[in-house]
Amino acid sequence: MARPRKFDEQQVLDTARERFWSGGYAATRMDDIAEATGLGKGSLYGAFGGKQELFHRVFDDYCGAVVDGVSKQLCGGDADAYARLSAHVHAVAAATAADTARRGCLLAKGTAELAEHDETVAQRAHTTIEALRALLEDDIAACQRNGDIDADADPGRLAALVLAVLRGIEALGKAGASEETLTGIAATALAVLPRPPGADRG
Amino acid sequence: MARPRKFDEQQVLDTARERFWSGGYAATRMDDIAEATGLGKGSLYGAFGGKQELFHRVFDDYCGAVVDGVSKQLCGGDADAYARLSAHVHAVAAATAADTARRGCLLAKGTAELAEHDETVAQRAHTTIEALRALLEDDIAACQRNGDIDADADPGRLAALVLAVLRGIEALGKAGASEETLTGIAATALAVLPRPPGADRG
DNA sequence: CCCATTCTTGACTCACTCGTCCAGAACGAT
DNA sequence: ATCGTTCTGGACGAGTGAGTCAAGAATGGG
Repeated sequence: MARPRKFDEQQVLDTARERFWSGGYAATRMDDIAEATGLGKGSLYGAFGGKQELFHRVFDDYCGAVVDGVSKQLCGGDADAYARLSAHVHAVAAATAADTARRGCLLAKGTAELAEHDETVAQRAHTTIEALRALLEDDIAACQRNGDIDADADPGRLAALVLAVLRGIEALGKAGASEETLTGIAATALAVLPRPPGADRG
Repeated sequence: MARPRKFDEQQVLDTARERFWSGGYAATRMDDIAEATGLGKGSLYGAFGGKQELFHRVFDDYCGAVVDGVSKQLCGGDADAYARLSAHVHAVAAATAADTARRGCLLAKGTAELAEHDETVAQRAHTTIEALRALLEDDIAACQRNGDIDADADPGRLAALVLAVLRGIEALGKAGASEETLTGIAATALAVLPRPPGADRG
């Protein structure tokens, strides 16, 4: 009935994500996004409304993708729960260290720039970190059931601590901490988690 | 010989800090700063050069003030070293929770927004977190001498971990974590620090 | 008192960016 | 084929914000 779109919405969102991620919200121009995607501004505005709405879509997508990714890394049986936790913590450190462009995490960057003045961003950031905390808590509880972490510890509190360490790794990475520092933090964080009484600490 | 300045440079920097802190770099207008300080734009540009240089001054001042403040909180004799560490970690959590405006820390905000594209900011952020890590390391070493922390642990690595937790608390606070969560993280982080063999874990 | 020098004020320029608009193009239904 | 509808591309308008400039004001020295 009507002329079909020539572009793929998800592809445009991905490209826009790159731009917002590199430059931040304020410093990214809609003209850049138009040029990067090959779209005319009319199409861009027609499809997404405006800069703020486009960013909200991008941010929302990104947060969802982060939670999905972490979920894939952390969900599984009790026997491997500690291995998954360890792999995840090390993976975050490695990814942060490998991020030579120091763009960091869009969640952190967007939150830092906009949460104060944009309630939508603040809300989404909140639900995202809560989801991450819950994933960590589930995995830690599995570790406890499997005897890898002291069952007397509060898994919710440990999860919050690990989440803080992970977010801290991101923050320090953006501030230029060395790979050695970041991987050291990851290893130390795992090492200080409370083991069951009598367990070997190696 | 010449007409003297009517304004206090430090006061202008403090006011500019407030603006940059609230809005971020890109979203803060020089006109805002001019109005907030009562200066004409000519004076502003004459005294500080431009927006970027002004921000560098502000950021530099802020980083220095942060290191000074932490230094005051953490330096002292061995006997109180653990108390100072505990007080500091709890103070960061409390300050973050109390920051209802969610502006966070200018160090984190400025780094997130600018480190990628502004080498000066990146450098300053790096020296600052390294200074903070060193202060924590000194205090942790004091804790070890006093028998509050396991002397076998590497104080540098523990310091990096604590710093990551502190930066993580800031990040989570900006993302809307509750006061309970933040103070819980602080308490848990202190609780998991390794105690000397045989010491009471309470 | 006058002058050189530096500071102040705010209007001005210029480039830039968000968002709009419109003429034309591509499609399916009839 | 024709028509209504939706998409496209890019020119345009309006507003904004960084930085400049020139005329005037305040100061101490001669």
